[in-house]
Amino acid sequence: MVTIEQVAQRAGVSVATVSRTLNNSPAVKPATAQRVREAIEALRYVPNQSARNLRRNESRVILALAPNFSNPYYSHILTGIGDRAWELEYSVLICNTLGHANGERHFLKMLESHRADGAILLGCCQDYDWLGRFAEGFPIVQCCEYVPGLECPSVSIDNYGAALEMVTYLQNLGHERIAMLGADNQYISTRLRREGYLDAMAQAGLAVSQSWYAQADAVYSFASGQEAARALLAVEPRPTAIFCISDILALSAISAAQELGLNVPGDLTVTGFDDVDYTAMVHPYLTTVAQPCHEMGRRSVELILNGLQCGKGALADHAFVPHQLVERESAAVLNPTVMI
Amino acid sequence: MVTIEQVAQRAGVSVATVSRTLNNSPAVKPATAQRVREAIEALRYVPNQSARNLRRNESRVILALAPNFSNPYYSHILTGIGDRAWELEYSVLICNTLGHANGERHFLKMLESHRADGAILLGCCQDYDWLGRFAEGFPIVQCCEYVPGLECPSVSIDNYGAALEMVTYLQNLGHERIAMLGADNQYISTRLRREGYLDAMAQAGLAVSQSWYAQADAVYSFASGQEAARALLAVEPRPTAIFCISDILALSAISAAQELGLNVPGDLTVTGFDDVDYTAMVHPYLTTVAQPCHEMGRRSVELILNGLQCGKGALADHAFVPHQLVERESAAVLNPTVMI
DNA sequence: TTGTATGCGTTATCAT
DNA sequence: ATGATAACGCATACAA
Repeated sequence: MVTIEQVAQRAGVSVATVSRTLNNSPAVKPATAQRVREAIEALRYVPNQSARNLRRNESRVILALAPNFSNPYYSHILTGIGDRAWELEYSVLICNTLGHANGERHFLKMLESHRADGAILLGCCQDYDWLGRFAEGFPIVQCCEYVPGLECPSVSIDNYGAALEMVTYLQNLGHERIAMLGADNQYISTRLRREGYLDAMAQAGLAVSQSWYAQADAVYSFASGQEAARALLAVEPRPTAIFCISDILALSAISAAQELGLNVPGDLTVTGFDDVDYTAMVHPYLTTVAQPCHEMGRRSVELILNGLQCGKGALADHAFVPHQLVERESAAVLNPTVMI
Repeated sequence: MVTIEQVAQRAGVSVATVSRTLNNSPAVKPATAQRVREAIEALRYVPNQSARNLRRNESRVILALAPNFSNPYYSHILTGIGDRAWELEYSVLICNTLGHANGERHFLKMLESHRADGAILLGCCQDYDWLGRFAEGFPIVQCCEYVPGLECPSVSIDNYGAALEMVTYLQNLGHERIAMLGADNQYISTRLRREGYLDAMAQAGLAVSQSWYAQADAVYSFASGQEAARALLAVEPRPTAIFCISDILALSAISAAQELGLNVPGDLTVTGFDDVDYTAMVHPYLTTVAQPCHEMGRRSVELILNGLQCGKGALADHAFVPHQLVERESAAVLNPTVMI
């Protein structure tokens, strides 16, 4: 391994001058800098990051914790995180939290051991009570989800507003028997979308039946969605629309409908949430709420760096990014014959 | 920040003893170790990784370079990498190479600057001529793809064999006019699957028409796949089956077929490759070749560590993992009426 | 503008 | 079984 000392020798200067050149200090004479650079080139010298980190007391690494990055929703956000981090010369350490017991402890260690400078948490659950302890000591931002009342910046769409908008949209299409397919987890988004649904129904003066609500499992698995959707479709009179809180669940609802010989959207309207990749690959293309995943990732990185500089907590508030209702094929004007 | 020194003071021992305790040295008396551990606990001491890395000359970080980890195929492999790394107490630094110009230079730096101990490359192209330079200096393994003739371990399925198997399977279903939907890239898998296809046809004594081969773009995008599939379906007489080299492309072929009012598999058989998540969510469920993605990721990590210990290059050969042809709905016995 | 010297927090060598 | 101390490679305060 070639060190800064060897470069100094070859360039005929001191290590301090090499270091200064490396860090673009204006205090080094151009001619000298040139000599140093040549030595660096000749020796193929690359600064040792471990040493630099120790000295500077930083790692230039951002931790990203995601429940499961095989989920396209998360993977797009992670891509945004990675892209922005790259631009800012940071690296991203990605950890799947799902399936790793006490990922919390590990997470803690990463920050405390100076392996990472800050952390972005995707999919924070409301029971992340331990989060507060770290949020005051390290730059942490919550992305997509957040723990209400926690002193920790976050970025997400307005889940309540988006749900309200979508359900209102369905009502304008003529639907009144609108069911909802949620999930059995503690995400704030799950709760807010449910509230948006309920308020939209209330505002329209529409009564909602208990049986119009069903839940998939915590991770929105396709199979659990199918099962829940089947229950919804067995209700009499059958709902004419199903508002799903994820695209996968919408796909599962469509699948369940087709099993029953129902046509979507002819006999049943189905809407998704997130607008992940495969929403426009097979018919019916999904009508859904698009989230600016990539942008959310980028924003999260900005917030981390902000916390890093301003001594964290500077802007410990929610950054809301715009969502968009995208109309495709899976939702249609209520077919009167189904109205019965 | 609390350091090893403070722990030593509190426990009434020297830093050496604390360090030994930390590293489970048998040379420390149980009673002493206990005192040290209590001090660590009381002070909430966490070892500084930067210092440790500098001293030990390692980072316990593995670099994973993927063209695009929003691709479920890659993301599953990355999950496997992450899982195995976690077990071995390594962290994984994931970088998207696509869209980042000179990702190569950056990659180089990561290893040379001791930011990472080794690297796993997903989606190596055949024009990665620079790879060899690093492969002899650092532990590097190629996953999924590999550069032929390169002195660098790799893990992948037998792409040639899998293609041969699938096309033979289609022939056994009665198909003779079998088209192929490939991609315009330099992946070895692309080439080997093409060869497997051609050999299967030759072995069956089936002539293949030039017009039976079409290419999607380099990244297997859905839109480009649709376009290529349309060309294939315009050929007279129309192929009765399309062998696609990715599931997305299979989906795009099905989509193109449906545009023409063709039923899959009634009027046209379509097969995919990889067996990613959404192959069994919408009908027709895809008949495809499943790859043990998670396992491939895990194996890659093993190989890296192996290189780390044995002074690399120890086993610079290809590790082939088993694939599996999974029969679902998109491929069926040739319908005689289509035979015309 | 450049050089000298110190310290960042560990681990490991050599004593004891 | 434990302690003192010298690296590890770099950045910077202070001198010159």
